[in-house]
Order: sequence, then structure tokens, then C-alpha cells
Amino acid sequence: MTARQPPTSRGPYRKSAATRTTILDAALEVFAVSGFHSGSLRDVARLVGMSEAGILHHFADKVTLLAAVLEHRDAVDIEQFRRLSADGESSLHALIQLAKSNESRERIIRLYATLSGESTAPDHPAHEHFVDRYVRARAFLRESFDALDRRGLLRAGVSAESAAIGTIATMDGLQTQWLLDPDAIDMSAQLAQYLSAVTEITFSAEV
Amino acid sequence: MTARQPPTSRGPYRKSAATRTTILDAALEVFAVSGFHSGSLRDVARLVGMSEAGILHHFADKVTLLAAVLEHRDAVDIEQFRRLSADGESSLHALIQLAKSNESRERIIRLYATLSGESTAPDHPAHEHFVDRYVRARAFLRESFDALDRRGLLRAGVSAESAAIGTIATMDGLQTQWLLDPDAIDMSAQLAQYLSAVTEITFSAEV
DNA sequence: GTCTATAAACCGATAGAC
DNA sequence: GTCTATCGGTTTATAGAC
Repeated sequence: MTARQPPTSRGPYRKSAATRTTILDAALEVFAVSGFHSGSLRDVARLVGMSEAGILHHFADKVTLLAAVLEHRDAVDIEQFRRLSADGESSLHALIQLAKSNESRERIIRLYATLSGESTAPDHPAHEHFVDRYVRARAFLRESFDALDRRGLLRAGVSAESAAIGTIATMDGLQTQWLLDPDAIDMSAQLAQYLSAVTEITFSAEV
Repeated sequence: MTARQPPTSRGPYRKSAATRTTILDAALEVFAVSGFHSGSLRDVARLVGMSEAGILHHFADKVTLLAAVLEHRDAVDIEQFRRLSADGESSLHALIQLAKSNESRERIIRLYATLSGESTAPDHPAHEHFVDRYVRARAFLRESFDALDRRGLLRAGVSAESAAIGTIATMDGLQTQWLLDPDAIDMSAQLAQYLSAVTEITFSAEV
């Protein structure tokens, strides 16, 4: 699996993994700005400084490349989130921190804003991915709100499920407005306000 | 301006206006499902039962067609909303009714979900349109929440501006989740819950 | 007002040399 | 592992006939 490959011309051993990562990063940039359909392999190739055929040596086709970008991002994001959170209330605080840190990661936000809209089309190559992503996100957040509910900290009339749906909707919707008009929107403060309104806890965007 | 034109072959007088409307409707469908970049004039033409050149006789180019679709939708939506609303509190109730009625207008929701994501790219032909749209939407909703605030009906710690931003974010985010998984999301109920959480009023999705 | 034909550009993917 | 060359397909838009 990780056996060395002979140097073919002048490259060092096992350059593939690094190249793959470089390509993934460029592809993220392209898909974030232009979406899947409109983002071209030519753009990715130009960004990497490689030919289109070079890209397709590492990824079978364009759909495979998109899937790899999303898979890679998910792994990184889940890891970061797990590092921040533990249980119930504190995982919601972690969410605010995540929103705060995202403000310096416009590319990532743009990727999901662009692709989530595009992928609502049933035949989009990432459609299933996003359906699953939201199912998982709702289930995860519902657990956090369930924990609050058991401690009587959920506002009257609010269910754990609806709070989960509303939290995700808030985050997504804020991102769209923020991308269109960054100075007008304070994402983490808005999220803190939503969570405060829907629970009996006072959340804050401050560290 | 509305002077009759002579019949050229077999058509009746002033067929243009009707044809334009037919094209706009087809274009809305195409842009809603595929977005601007990926939705093609060919698709529009096929839907109308006309050639691509036929479409371009009525609209100078693709960008003009998109602008016309958005302009037409805005006019219709503003009209519908004005018909429902009057002042302050009741205009928020109108918003819930709008969310409810939208549940049977998937095309429209899909159009805005798809295009708002796509148009976050600064060089997208509808970028300015959406920036303006959100500025106007926030200003309009802020007035409604200001009216509530003056009556002491805004939840402590919530400003009219942030409530406006949060309301729009909630609506947008719900639409994305609803498009991906319609059975899992009750848009109007969720919106009512958000408004109830952020004000001292109990909103309901029921008529 | 609508069509056919076509220009000119761009796209994804493959073949094959090195 | 990367390149050049190329095929077949798509796109927007224009020219010109009817």
C-alpha cells in the first residue's frame, strides 16, 4: 500500500500523496467559487500548474474529484469539531467557536454555500452527499438539544428536533448573507443570539 | 409603446408579450433546477418548443434573460406580500403565510436557493441583484421588528436588525433543508417558532 | 417572429509519447 | 507521473433566409 515507487525522472519517492493534496486544495477553490458544473478541470489544472490530463491521472474523473474534496473536508471538519466539543451545552458553545473560526475561512463557507444550493437538484453528483450530511448534522445537534431538554433548559414550545433544524438553518442562511455582504453580518454573534433565544442559556460569541 | 404590429405570417397581433411570458416561465424552471451557468438556452428553448435563436429574438442574451426572470419574480412577490401585510406584527404573520404558500411552489424556492448560492461569487451576473435584494429585505424586516420593539415586544438582548438578519437566515436555511428532504422540514412551523423565540409574541403556522 | 446554419469558444475525457 | 494532441460534445451568439 505504501510501498515506495521508483523515481521515474527527477521526482522524489511517493510524490503522489502530496500532489493529490495540492490538487484537492485547488479543486476546493474552484468548486467554491464556480460550483461543480461551472468549475472546470482546466481551472483546477491552471491553479495547480499542471495539465488537465495530469489531474485526471490522480482522480478518475471530475465527479470523483468532487467526492474526494467533500470527503477530505468532512474528515477535517469532524476532527476539528470533535476536538472542541464534549457533551450537550458545551458542544453548542463549540458550534459558536466554529462559526467564529469560519469567518477567516471564506473558501470553506463559499464551498458549502455554493454546493448546497447547486446540489438541491436531484441529479447533482453531490446530492446524496448533502442529503446525508444534513441528516447527520440534525441527528448530532438533536442529541445536544436533547441533553439540554432533560435538564429543562429548552425554551417552552421548542423541541430538540426543531431546535436542531433551526440551528442549521440559521448557520446556513447567515453564511449566504455574510458572503454577499461580509460587513453587515456577524455570524457568531447571530448564532449565539439564536441559541440564547431557543434555550434558557445565555450564549455569547465572546471567548 | 403598445401599438399594434402587422401580422407577419399567420400569427395574431402582439403575440410578443405572451411569448415573452412563456419564455420567462421556462427560463425560471431551467435556472431553478440548473442555475444560471449550467442552465442552457437549449433547455429553455426545448421547454418552450422553440429554437435558441427564437429565444434570443426576445431577450438580447442569456444574462438579460436571467435579469428579466428575477425582475418579474420580484414584482410578483412584492405584490403578493403587500397584499398580505400591513404594519409591524401583522407583516410577520404575513411572512409565515408566505412560507406556507411557498411549500406548494417548489420551483420558486428552488430558483432562489440555487441562485443565491451561485450568486455569492462576486462576478456572477446576479451578484448585485442578490446583494441589493438582501439589503432591501433586511431593511423591510427591521422596520417590522422596530415597531415591535417600540411596543416592548422584542425579547431582551435582541435588536431589530439582528432579528431581521436572523429571520431571513432562518427562511433561507430552511429552504435548503426542505429542498433536500421535504418530509423532514415544516418550514412555516419552524419560522413561527423562530419568531416566537425572538419576540414576546406567540406565532403559529396555523391559519 | 421564427428558423437553419454556422462561428468560435470551452468542456471532459482518452491515447500515447516520454 | 506528466505531457501534448486530439476527439466528440456542448455552449452562447450571430447571419441571413423566409
